[in-house]
Amino acid sequence: MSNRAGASDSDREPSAGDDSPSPVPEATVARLPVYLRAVVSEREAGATTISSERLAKLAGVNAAKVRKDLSFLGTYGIRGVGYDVDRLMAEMGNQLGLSQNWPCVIVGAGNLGAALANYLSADERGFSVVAIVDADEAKWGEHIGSVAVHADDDLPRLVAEHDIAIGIITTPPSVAQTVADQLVAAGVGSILNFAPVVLTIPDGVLLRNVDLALELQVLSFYQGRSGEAAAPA
Amino acid sequence: MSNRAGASDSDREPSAGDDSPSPVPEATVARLPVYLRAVVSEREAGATTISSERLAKLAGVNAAKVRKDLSFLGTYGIRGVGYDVDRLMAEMGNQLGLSQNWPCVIVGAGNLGAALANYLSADERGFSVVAIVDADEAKWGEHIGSVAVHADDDLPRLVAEHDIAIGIITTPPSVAQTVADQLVAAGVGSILNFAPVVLTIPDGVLLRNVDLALELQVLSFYQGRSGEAAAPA
DNA sequence: CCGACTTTGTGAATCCGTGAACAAGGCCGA
DNA sequence: TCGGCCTTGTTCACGGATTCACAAAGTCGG
Repeated sequence: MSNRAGASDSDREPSAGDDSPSPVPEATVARLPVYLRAVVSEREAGATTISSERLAKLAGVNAAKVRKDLSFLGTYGIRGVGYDVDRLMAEMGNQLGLSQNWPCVIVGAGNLGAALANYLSADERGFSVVAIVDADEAKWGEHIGSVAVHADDDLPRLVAEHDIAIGIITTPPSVAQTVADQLVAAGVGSILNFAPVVLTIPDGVLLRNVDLALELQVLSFYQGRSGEAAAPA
Repeated sequence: MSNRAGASDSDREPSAGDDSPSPVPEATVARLPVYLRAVVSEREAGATTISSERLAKLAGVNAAKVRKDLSFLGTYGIRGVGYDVDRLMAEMGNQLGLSQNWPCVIVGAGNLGAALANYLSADERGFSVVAIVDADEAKWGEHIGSVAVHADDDLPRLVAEHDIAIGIITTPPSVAQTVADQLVAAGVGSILNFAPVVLTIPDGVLLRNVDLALELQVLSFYQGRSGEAAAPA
């Protein structure tokens, strides 16, 4: 899948000074969330075990890949039976750090920021949006879901006060680098950037980019070839 | 890749029955939009040529990679000088299909749908949102930017009428597969899916996934390792 | 208790993407 | 015109990821 994918897509090999570099390949990490969702849904459907074949089908990948991926988490499968759903769920959630609760700040209270705030409050285990900041004074004090919009000057204080680990940038591209610098200075460990610019950040801070226009342009590239004859005006 | 990490990430090798499979590697395609943005900004700054070194710096990649990527577009560089900015821009825009204007439909008029509609109307060359549909009757007739929200029943008519090539799914996951089926039936060639589910679509239709929770979970994975000692509660 | 069947875990071959190094090619000053 | 200099285009080697195929290991019916 994520051929991309993924997408979707991102950047640098994360190598924040850990003595033993993560033995889990990057490509595998990107698939774990997909597996996790599949396993959760199977559990809700009443299953207690799941085979690599079935999991592969649900996740849209190859069965051998599933087995190899899961083998990186340690061996929790039972030959002839499959994987224990509860145990698999627990282990994957654990590895993904979802047993903790990561406080996040969203910078930029536009539509995209609001979408993320709602999305994370509603669905996602493991993350909570504790603050939203915006440069526009008119928005200060508004609420998105249950989270208040603060002044951008408050960013350092908010990060320190809530021990915020993850900063999410949903600002216009022109200010994204400045915001990133502020987030780094304030001490966040990871940044998820939605602004269509290439950010430079110091080593030791994790960065991941999501670029909406890029995804469309990739589609357009392939569409422009496959349907050459049937292309629109 | 997509990673490709990507970011985000997406899915399958697009191989819609073209006689000569695209000679441009997938990884390269994903970088073209980034190059294009860099080139545009250099042009606005007055540059008439750009070296692979400079472009690499702006795009955050290796210079050799830039040269190799650009060589897939044909050879437009001049040794000893660099690449002609205008020509490069034109060629990349062309390859990415941005010289055409792709009509898009957004399914799901929530915050995310609105964010995309605004984003595409404002910034992006090559795409125009010609319709938004939603299942919620209360939203019908509203406008997001200059685009009206239509009833979901109108989807087939809208697609046919406007020759819509790209469908963007910003609905809750529960209805995403249904929506995808409808889009395919209506005749779109590409789907950009923001719902956190694995969609199944027939061969010949391009699919790309953007999964917001996935990106966060990947960050969480690495954050959970690098800052083991300093991890929050 | 045993044999047939199922499913995992992994060894090995292959493919794709990356990055370094270098030769080919074109500009510019004298 | 000619030599020096700069930058591209490409070859090559390497590492990571994917996939196949199979042995190991466990279940279940008789």
